[in-house]
Amino acid sequence: MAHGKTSHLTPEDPPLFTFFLEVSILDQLVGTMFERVLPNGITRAQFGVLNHFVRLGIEQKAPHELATIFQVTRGTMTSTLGRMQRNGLVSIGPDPADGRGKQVRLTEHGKQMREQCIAAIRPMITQIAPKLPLDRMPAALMVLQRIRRILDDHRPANPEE
Amino acid sequence: MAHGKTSHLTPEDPPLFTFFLEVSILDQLVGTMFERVLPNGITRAQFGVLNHFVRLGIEQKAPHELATIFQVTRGTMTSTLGRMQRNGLVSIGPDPADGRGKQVRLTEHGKQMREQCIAAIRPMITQIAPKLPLDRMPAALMVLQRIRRILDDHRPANPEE
DNA sequence: CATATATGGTTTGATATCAAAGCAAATTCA
DNA sequence: TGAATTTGCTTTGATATCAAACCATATATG
Repeated sequence: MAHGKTSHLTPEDPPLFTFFLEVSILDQLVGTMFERVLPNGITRAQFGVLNHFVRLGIEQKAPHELATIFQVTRGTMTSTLGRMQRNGLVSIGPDPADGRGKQVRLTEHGKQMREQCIAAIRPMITQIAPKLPLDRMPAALMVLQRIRRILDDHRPANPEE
Repeated sequence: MAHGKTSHLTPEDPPLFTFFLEVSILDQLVGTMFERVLPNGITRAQFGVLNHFVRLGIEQKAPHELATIFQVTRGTMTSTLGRMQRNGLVSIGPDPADGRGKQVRLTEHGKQMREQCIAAIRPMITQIAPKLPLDRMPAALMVLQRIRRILDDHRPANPEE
């Protein structure tokens, strides 16, 4: 090992890889932490959908819009919504204005489940939040958002909403 | 924020959820962006292992150590390493010092594959890196690391290596 | 109008991931 | 020493995720 090649630690390696690895690990930790407390078989993806409707007071939304919002493929959203539909969390009907499209709506059960999720998450959050560097997080969030936008623009087919 | 803490959008909702959702989306974008350019069937998880060995000049490492480093369960690491072994990227042998343990080593093919991966990633990185806010990322990274450590300490059974 | 292209949704096959349960070896402790 | 606990690894079953291929409907183009 250690050929004279000075570039085996290429310039792109340390800073960016470290950053992206940290993002990945943090995402995993947050994901498992959430899913440990979420009720029944609710996953983070499903909670994301539930929460989106309630938070924004939205009545109905098309699957492809949800896919764009959460940055997953339509196939992934098909899978998640299908499961939520089977579990009675959402109802899915045709879009009267577009023969191809569909409309997703939260059911009563879905709304109740969202409240249950919030209640289940709360203790964990209140325990952890005080220890987080809340003052530094807005700046970090802006960096993350900026990077996201840049990567988004570089996708092969960036789904312009 | 004019309403204080009486809102039904509990104080834990907007700031933290937004932050964690952004982390999640960024992770997804980075993951798919990497896997689109990585050779063959190499995934980010597999590249992570390959890269770890080479970057740190490590000869062999136990599966449970790798699991701790990448913050995945041992079961997940079993799966990834098994696939890498079947594809000739690593060799896995018994740990002579511990009858339960195993030792993972990169094969020649694994080392070459890591170089291929780096080469495959480079164009994407060199195209994107100049547009990233590199000056702000170290600070953001420190925030991410700090949050990671906090969450880590709050795991039910935090795997103290 | 007719063909071509784009868009919305689904399906398939592969990988990663977790939790939980299980087995085997090592360590602790009574 | 012998039993209990811990640790390392695997297996199983579920979910999420992607890319690619596919169908149906919409829109654009000639």
